[in-house]
Amino acid sequence: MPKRSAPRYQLLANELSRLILDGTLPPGSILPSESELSEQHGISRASVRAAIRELVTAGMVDVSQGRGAFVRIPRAKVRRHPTSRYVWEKEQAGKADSERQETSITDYDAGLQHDDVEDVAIYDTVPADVDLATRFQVPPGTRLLRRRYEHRPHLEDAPLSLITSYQPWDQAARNPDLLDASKEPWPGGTIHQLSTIGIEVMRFIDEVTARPPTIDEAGKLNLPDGTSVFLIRKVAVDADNNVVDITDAVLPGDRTELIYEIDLPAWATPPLQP
Amino acid sequence: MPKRSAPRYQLLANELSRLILDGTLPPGSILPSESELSEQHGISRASVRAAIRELVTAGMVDVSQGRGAFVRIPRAKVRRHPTSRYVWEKEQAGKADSERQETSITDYDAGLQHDDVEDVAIYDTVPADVDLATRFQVPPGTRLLRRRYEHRPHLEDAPLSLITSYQPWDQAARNPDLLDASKEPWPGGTIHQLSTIGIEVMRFIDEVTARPPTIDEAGKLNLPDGTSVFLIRKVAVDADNNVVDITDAVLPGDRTELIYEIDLPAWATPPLQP
DNA sequence: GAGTGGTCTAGACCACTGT
DNA sequence: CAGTGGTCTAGACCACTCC
Repeated sequence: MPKRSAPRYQLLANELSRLILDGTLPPGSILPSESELSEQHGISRASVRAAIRELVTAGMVDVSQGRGAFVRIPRAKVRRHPTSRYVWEKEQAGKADSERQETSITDYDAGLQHDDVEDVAIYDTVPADVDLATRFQVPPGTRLLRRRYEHRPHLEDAPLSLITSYQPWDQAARNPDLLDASKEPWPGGTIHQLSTIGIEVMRFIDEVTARPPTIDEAGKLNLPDGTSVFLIRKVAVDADNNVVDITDAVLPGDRTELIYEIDLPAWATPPLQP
Repeated sequence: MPKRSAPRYQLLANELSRLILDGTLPPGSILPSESELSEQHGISRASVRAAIRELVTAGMVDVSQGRGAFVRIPRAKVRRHPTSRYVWEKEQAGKADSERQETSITDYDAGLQHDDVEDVAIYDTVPADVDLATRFQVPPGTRLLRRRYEHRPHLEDAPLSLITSYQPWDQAARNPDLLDASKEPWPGGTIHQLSTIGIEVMRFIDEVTARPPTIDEAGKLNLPDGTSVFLIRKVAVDADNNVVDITDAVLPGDRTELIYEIDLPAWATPPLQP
């Protein structure tokens, strides 16, 4: 026997979804108002709203009070290349100041930090929680230097990333400039700044997860409903396998594409053609 | 002057959220029923439902018809190490069958494919769309071999990943076994299977994005509301920089952690201690 | 001021889960 | 069967946008 019919709001959501996907309602176009849909389909306004909520959650529609509901225009993705970016950043940091290119780290489009304008840098110290203490191999409660940034591509835009970086306070204190937001060694970047205290970063480990945004993050990153955030925990390791820096980056899920490149060692003997 | 008060459903959502975060409502515990909350707070049931929907979208609560609303128990994350996995897989694939370890690719916990049970393998051919055609550098419409899999950690569980892999049909046809799900060369894995047609994979490029799940994906991956999926496009490149395989993997955002390791070349001269 | 979406109510019936 | 969440209605008022 046939399935019981789907709920009315679901039927309407499906119908609108179809109209969007087949181009009848192109990106940027406005949906009929809630009262129109309610009349046309003979269902209550609450049901219409439930249908539209489905579409918002699915990322197909944006709604704006007093104006209407619009088919979402996909936002351009920012492509980030952590692999090549890290290699490039270390190369740059290794050069003497004199021969370092004019192009700052800011101009290299691929990385996680210093994309363009950086504002709201807050420095403070926090006691290590269990998680961070384990990573740094220090007792819980050890004093950590915490630095927070927001990065935005242009002055008017919403920030593209929220960055929080941690390192043991005792380590950072070997160069007092690292403790002061206004004296931070230029150019920025974990690798160069750690080099000022005699540390060479040999490896980064990026741990990538996704989760729904907190209220705060949704506001700051200007996230539409239904989108989630990337959380990248970037662990910097030195030649002795000590963790020397941990940086958490929160990125908007709908505007970010992460590209990792993995080179594989060549085989001693190439495979035979069949 | 003070802000206008937040809507009632928002106030209730905040209050419940606080109770969850401070442990008064521990993970797994049941929330008061909608009618109870409605009475206790003197608001309509619709407002209570709006409050609970907020919590569901934030990933804090799961609701189940006929039973109640429960504080969500965070699901264990599956850690995937594409970097080391790819290197290991190529190493294994390079060994002669005789010296290959008993441990199959299945047992290596880190990768994207062949985690455990693999079912629903569907093979077919599709014409290349513009995107895929560009990647493979073939004319749009060129015939591609498409292989689809679902992977699940145990027979009863929901699948952990939905995999779709593409390669030019002409390329795959050099080994007819690749065209037949029942004869697919063992062990699995892109690298080994491509080696049977004389191709050595030299590089993988992982392109990682996140988006809301389609209805289909939400069902198959058993995703709670509000969670999104990872989409990993894994591009395999040979020594001549030809793209030889493209694999799209859809992973549940709430149960996946991706770990990429980036080794950096050493500096010629180590940094000086200050 | 007209029209939009946002909040809210009171009440009804249905579908599912447990006992 | 009682109790839960899921769907739905009809109507009201508010807040915002745009003309």
